[in-house]
Amino acid sequence: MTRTVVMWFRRDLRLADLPALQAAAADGANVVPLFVVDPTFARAGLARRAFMAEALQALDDSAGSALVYRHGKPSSVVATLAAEVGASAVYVSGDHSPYGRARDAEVARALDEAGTHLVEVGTPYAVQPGAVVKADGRPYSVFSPFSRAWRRHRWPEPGGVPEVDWCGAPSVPCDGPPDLPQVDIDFTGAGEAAAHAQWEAFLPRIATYKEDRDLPALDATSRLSAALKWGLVHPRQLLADLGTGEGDESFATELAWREFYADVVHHRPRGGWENLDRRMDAMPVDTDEEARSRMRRWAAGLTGYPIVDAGMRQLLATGWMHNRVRMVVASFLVKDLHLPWQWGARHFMGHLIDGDLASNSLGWQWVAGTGTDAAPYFRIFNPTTQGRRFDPEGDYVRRWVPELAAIKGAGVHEPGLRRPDDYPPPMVDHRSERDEALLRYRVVTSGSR
DNA sequence: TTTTGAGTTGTTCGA
DNA sequence: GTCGAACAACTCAAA
Repeated sequence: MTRTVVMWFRRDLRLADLPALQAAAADGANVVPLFVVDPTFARAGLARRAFMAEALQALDDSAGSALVYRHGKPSSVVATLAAEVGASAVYVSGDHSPYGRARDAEVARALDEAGTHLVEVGTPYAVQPGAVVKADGRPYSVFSPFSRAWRRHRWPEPGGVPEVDWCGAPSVPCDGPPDLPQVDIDFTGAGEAAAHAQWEAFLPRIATYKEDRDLPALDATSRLSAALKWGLVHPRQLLADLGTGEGDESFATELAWREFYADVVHHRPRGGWENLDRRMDAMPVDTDEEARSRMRRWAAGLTGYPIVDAGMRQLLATGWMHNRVRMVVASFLVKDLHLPWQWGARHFMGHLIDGDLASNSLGWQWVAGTGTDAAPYFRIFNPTTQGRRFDPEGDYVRRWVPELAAIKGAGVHEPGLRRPDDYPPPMVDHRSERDEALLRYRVVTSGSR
């Protein structure tokens, strides 16, 4: 009798270099590819769900259209399917998010009761979260030492595409694919092949990555954040392709950040929505109706600070924002508008195609000074200075804020300049809000009043 | 246990 | 215009 196993895809939507799939193929002659449309997806933004739906379509195409969709709560749906097809095991790649861990524990219990089991092989990270530890066995809380230890850690070479006997749709009953939300965004191919093509196109330009990655007007970043989020490519593949130039090193460091934040959330899952540094809970933030109105102006890209507005509009229009600009808009929300970083993080999660709890929340905590590093209270971005420095020609701003299209050069960043009637004046005065932020910070520093 | 050096991404001010 | 110092004090990591 032929053995059957289930390969349950979640956030590793690829066939190449997927240890869980290799293990599934080695274990059973027949592999049922499964994707569960979890009701909790409704909480994710439309853009991310649209990206996911496209990536799933690509996965289905490369798996001989055998992908089985089931809608419902994973703990019941997975066990039901496993029983239906008589699977001896359900293979998954690790999901280390707080929700993913709780879900998988529940699914594992349900499968055990049904006489089969959940087999977790591999993770979406080069090094499994929790595996990099200090000499005393405790986790790192500072990036640089983590990064050094992480680089010393070895990871396997990328694997290929295994020979798989797909056994799913149409002989196994299916629900439909997830709804494809109607969003007006061109993802330029949300799939495994497209991600590899994107990487191949980026690699020749990596030599200038170190400096140019900070200039949002250029297309100098890899743009692989969503591909990494959805596992269209594994970071160890990227690491294996890197050379030794300073651009390559710089890129590896960015991957290390992704691994570091996953590690932090692995050890401290509550850091997803709570201050890691609980002393910062005493920091006063505004949450009244007036604050909510400030929030809406920020979210809509109507702050009157061109680089901030450009970033917020790029996010709404494309589901992605350049990293440098993410820091600028985040600093503006926290330090100029005095709003809780969680509000900004929630907005990002609602719109980013690459939205990932660990990277997003801890990135916000870094800006807010509530995170893992010693937060220098003086790290307050000046949106005008940042604009001049990182968008020196003003091209990025003009691309996303058409009201300013007629203003030439770096002049677009100047708040004092006469502006068209349809573009708002600065909603706050950066200089005074900077002082206000410093004042509020002083409330939580020991020793001073 | 103690000590030492370091800590992604900044801004402002005054010489 | 350029440059270096100041902006606090603390915690972490490792010797």
